Amino acid sequence: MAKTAALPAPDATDRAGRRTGLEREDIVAAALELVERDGPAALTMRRLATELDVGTPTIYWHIANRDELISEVIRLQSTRLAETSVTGKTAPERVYRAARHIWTSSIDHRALTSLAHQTGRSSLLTPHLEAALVIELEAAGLVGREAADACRAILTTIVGALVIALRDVSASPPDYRPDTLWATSDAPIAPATRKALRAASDVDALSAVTLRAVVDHFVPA
Amino acid sequence: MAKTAALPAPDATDRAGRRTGLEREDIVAAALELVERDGPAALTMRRLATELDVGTPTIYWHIANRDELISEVIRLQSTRLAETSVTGKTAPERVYRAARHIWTSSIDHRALTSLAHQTGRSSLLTPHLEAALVIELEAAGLVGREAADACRAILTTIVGALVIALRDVSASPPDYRPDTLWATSDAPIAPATRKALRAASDVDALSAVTLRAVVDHFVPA
DNA sequence: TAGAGTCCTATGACACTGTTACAGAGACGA
DNA sequence: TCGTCTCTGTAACAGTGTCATAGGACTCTA
Repeated sequence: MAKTAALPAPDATDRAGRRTGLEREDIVAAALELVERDGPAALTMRRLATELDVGTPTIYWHIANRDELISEVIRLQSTRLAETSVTGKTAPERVYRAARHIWTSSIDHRALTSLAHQTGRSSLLTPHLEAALVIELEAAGLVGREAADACRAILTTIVGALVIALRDVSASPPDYRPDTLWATSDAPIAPATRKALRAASDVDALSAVTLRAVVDHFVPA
Repeated sequence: MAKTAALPAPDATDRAGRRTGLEREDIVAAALELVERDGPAALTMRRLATELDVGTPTIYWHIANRDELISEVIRLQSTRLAETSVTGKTAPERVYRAARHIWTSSIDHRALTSLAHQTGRSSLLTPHLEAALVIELEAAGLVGREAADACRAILTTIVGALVIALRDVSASPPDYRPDTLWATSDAPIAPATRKALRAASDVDALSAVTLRAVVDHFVPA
């Protein structure tokens, strides 16, 4: 009842006269909003249904699975991340900026990123940003497999840093946090090193440094 | 009934005369075996209970949560990975080998590794291997924060490659696989590059190359 | 040997999840 | 007006983590 405002153009048809409303897109958009607002665990079919003021079977009419819904949500987010404008003078610098852009936008939407990682769909999240990265790689002189390998290596680095940055420290019991883990370790390590390992790390800065190293290795100056 | 063979030493006591059996360890070991055999999704409290020929509340007597169980399982696995013997002549080479060892052992037990990643507990899986890595880093001349940063950067690279390697391609619908994704992309990319991006990548080799690059950047020759 | 206390276990339930069978409502073409 | 197609609600199924409760089995004490 709450959705009557969204009547489609009456002549829009799909196949066999089936009306193509924007229902499906509405569902996906609502799911995306739900995840961004309350986290990945909040994406429940019932909760999404109540959010839309609808019964659960209605969702299943438009979308086959929860898996498909998740894929669709991530894909919608990926299109919203599409717009990119890479700056930088030198070619390696532009590659770095393009890669860094993937990092920052993933961090900015951490709930979506977590959802993508938890469900093994990280590849769906950043295709457009990857394309921008590849374009810069080609501008830097890499073609074919060289460009592909560089792209994948850079993505690997970003994904790894994302996993580190987004993992829930409070999920593991206190005894198992890196802090106490290094404190109780009997490894023969210098006190200064142990102290540095126990301290919280600036994942953002470290990711930037690592990313720079990988870019410098794969992209010729 | 099936567990009567595992009676503890009768004098082993914990506190207030409470017998310290090896029940808890048995449960964790069974859970670990279950995950390695049938995958992370198979780790269900009921299924674990039937595996042990026991009711579910029995498990909850020994272990508070499913979360705690998972943490314990991963920790048990981490102790089994403890044994390391790093070879290599130069210091950077030894660092690389130590890092590479984390990768190979994680791949060898991919079910456990997936479980750790899905639940955000990747830090619990490799503390001993990290310690070995740090020792080699110190032997290479890095101390304090330099060693810690290098360790974290290397771990980032490994984790990223693991996520890429372990994600389930069949989970996403065919239209969303990287193959077709790059095929349908309208990005201005050279055909050779596009072809290389569509092809399946050798994650293992690429991980090795990236790892080498990161190690070379952080460890002085 | 009898009683008391502690450790451990099973029965059964609660709330929640994804998913679907089924019965309809409403709009459309004939 | 009839029939068909598109869509939706009610209610249920099987499965999940978790726990309240009652009781068995064992050890220690009197």
